[in-house]
Amino acid sequence: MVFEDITETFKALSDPTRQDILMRLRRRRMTPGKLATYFDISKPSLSHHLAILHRANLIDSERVGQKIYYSFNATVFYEIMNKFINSLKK
Amino acid sequence: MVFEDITETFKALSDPTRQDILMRLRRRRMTPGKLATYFDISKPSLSHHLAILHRANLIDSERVGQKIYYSFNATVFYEIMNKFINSLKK
DNA sequence: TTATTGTTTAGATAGTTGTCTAATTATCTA
DNA sequence: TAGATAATTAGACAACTATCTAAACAATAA
Repeated sequence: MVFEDITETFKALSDPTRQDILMRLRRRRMTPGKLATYFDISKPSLSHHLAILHRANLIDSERVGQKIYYSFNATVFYEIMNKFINSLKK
Repeated sequence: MVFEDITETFKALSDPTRQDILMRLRRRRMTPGKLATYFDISKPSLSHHLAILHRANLIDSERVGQKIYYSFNATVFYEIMNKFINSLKK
């Protein structure tokens, strides 16, 4: 039994920087530029982390002009968590 | 904000082999020797995965003679999951 | 003690990941 | 179109991870 998307989700969640990004986005959407002010890493590194979170469907993105707003996707997060927890209960 | 133990938990969960190990252990405890019959990896590799799960407190171990029985620790699993989920809700 | 079974540790190696700088793409404004 | 701003992509590199074989450790039985 393999859980492709669950593995991707857990991998995305298993980095402190990405956990912190989710914390920052859990209340309000934010651009990479704004997010970068909270982290001591380069913008390309931050962009890399956002791409991983996005690929795992943990965040959504919306472009507004030059800016891209990222937001936490709680629905997908809970769906995947429940999927794994339920598979443990069976 | 950093979540040391949560990171260790997610890292432990982010490997398909380890997810599969937890599935195998969720109903009944099992020895590495027995577990090995279900996986196409060497026993040292399996032992390595068990050590990672054990360090993350996702499984418990009990030696009985020559054998060591590993079992899924659901309590710790749910505690850590809830800790992360609650920190997202705040 | 010696042999057997069960498991882990040691050491090596290929593949993956997080980071950086430099370059590129996308959008807006003058 | 040119210049400025926002963000990503490309390429390189060090650190980490999963895997293997061989060796070592632990417990039991002859």
